[in-house]
Amino acid sequence: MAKGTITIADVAKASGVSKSAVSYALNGKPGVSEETRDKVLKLARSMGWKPNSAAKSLSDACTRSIGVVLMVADAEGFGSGLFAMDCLAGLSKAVDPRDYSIVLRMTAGGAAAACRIYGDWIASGKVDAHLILGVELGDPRLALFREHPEAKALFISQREITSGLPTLYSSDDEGARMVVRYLHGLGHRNIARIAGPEEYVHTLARDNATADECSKLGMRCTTLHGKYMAETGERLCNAILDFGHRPTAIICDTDTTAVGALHAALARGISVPEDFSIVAWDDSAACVSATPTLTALHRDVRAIGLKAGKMLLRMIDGETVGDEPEPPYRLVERASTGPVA
Amino acid sequence: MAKGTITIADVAKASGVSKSAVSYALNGKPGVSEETRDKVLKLARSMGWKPNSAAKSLSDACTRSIGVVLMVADAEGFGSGLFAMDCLAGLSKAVDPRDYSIVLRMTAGGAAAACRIYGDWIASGKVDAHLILGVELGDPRLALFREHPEAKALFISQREITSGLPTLYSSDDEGARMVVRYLHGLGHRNIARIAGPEEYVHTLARDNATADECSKLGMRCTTLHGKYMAETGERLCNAILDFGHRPTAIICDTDTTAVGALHAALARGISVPEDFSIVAWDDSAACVSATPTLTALHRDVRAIGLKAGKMLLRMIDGETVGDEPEPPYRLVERASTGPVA
DNA sequence: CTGAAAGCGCTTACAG
DNA sequence: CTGAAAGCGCTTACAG
Repeated sequence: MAKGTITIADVAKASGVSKSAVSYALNGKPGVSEETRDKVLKLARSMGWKPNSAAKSLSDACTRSIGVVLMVADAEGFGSGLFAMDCLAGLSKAVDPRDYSIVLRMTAGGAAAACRIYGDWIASGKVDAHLILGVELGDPRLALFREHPEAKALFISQREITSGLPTLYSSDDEGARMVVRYLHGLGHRNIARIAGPEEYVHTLARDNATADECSKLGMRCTTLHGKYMAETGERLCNAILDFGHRPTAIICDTDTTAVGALHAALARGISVPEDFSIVAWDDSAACVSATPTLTALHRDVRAIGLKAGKMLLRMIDGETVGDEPEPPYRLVERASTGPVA
Repeated sequence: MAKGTITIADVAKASGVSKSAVSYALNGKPGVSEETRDKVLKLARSMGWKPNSAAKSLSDACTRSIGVVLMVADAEGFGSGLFAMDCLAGLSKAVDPRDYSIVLRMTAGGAAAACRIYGDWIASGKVDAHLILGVELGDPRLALFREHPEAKALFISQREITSGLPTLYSSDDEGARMVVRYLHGLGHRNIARIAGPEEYVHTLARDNATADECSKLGMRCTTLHGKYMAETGERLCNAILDFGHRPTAIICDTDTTAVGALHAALARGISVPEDFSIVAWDDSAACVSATPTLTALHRDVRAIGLKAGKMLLRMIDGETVGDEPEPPYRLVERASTGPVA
């Protein structure tokens, strides 16, 4: 801390009362006359006093911070981290009014490294509550927080894998059904999906919901899995177009693969959306920049972060928080989808 | 802090020595026998002890955190914040090894709100050092940190406006010249620029450098200013194409306006890059998704954050840090630029 | 090498 | 209403 820092003792001396009187006055607690309180408050303000953060944390066992560790991809793909960013913006908005900050760590070491950091935070009392993103199947962080029920933690995840731990769960199931119904409404009966890697829990959730909704509506759906890369979208789209029952529409799990799929279709002289409709899962600038612009499933990530923040504050206040759903997806209709010819 | 938290006193009791001996042992300081040290270390580990973060900060006046306040746009444009995210990733990478965390706040209140937060941090000793981004002309944060030379702060900004304060300054000047020279090499002599808003300092820096380099090379350049929106790019590009000396190439200050300009040109039946070359300033997924893909000026934002982190650590160590340049831009050549017909 | 003590800046029962 | 005191968990001169 800087030399010049002024403490409660300085204020006490200046106002001629004891440190405890100053503390009571500053914290709006009873135990001081209004007169004294006024004098102290004015003096503290004019001296530029602010409570020392470490001292306050130590004495009241409250750090006023929320811990978040973000897993960054080694590959520096564009936009990786955009979800996280918006989520943090929402979180910040929720906790700001209570004077909470976010303590942030980023790691390229995956879930294991993240788990170590959360473990340190639990043991060192670095944060009052934890927010966990990007949970994987068999993620060690699940075990960590199960072993430490005293730690306040909220997962933003698929509900299926965090059972027993407070979770803000995704609406992927609902989102998948929404897209299928939308395409059904346009007359599509034979569709395909370029899904993400099968390791991701949300991939499976989407797979399931899509298959289920399709069967309900009497639709046919072929699903291929692959990485979130443009080339993958291109390759898988070609595979789908080459193969037997050519679908009239395709759903891509991310904007990147959607753009790849679009290029593949256009390169073959297939017109979009006249002959072939494309829906992207993650809305983004890339969806707007593409020609034609891509219809996409949009979610308000900031709203998710905001809700997470509110849930965390409730946990910090000692409330028991259960599972709650994310705000629903919204389908943004653009130029890449149309009725079946 | 949680009930079960174990402290140095617990370890002391368990190992039968004093608290100070435990502290010395744990911190690798002299003052304990090797035997005692070993015993204490083993015990501490097995008991799962970690130093309480607040207590440590209070006693050694070191918070092990770097403060960053991010200004978020009210408008939820895609990609806003991507720069910040990558920058934080680099920062995190730099400070992680020293066990530093990032304390993050986000505000929609602009520079004034950000300034208030930094001011609070200075007074409360919340962080050991501050990183400041998105500095504006007449930014109150400049005055704040000038008044508090004891606060360790690094600006990522244009060098021109932070004089006297440690700055990691942008290579916009150099970047602008690089693009001009590149276009010159392709034979372009009459170019245009769709620049960002004139309020931004980097806009002016780019304006200046572009004009200067053009004059050196005997080139002509028309510059129009506008917001970072696709419609703006479209509108300004149309204005430029309608007007007198039609240029053979255009430089857009951001990927968004570049995509808008591209649409405008294509809509008129102008072929890119045969008749008209386009360069985007900020490389992004949108540049890759566009058809044709956009040549862009790319900067390694993570490297910038990493360098900032290293500079901050040096400041924390008491070193005097001056101004240093960002890693240079790199021109990524794609399909939107070509030689003059 | 080791322990008792004071201190970091704040909060909060506890006596006057 | 007010002050002296103990405590949060750690570090660090200071005596033994």
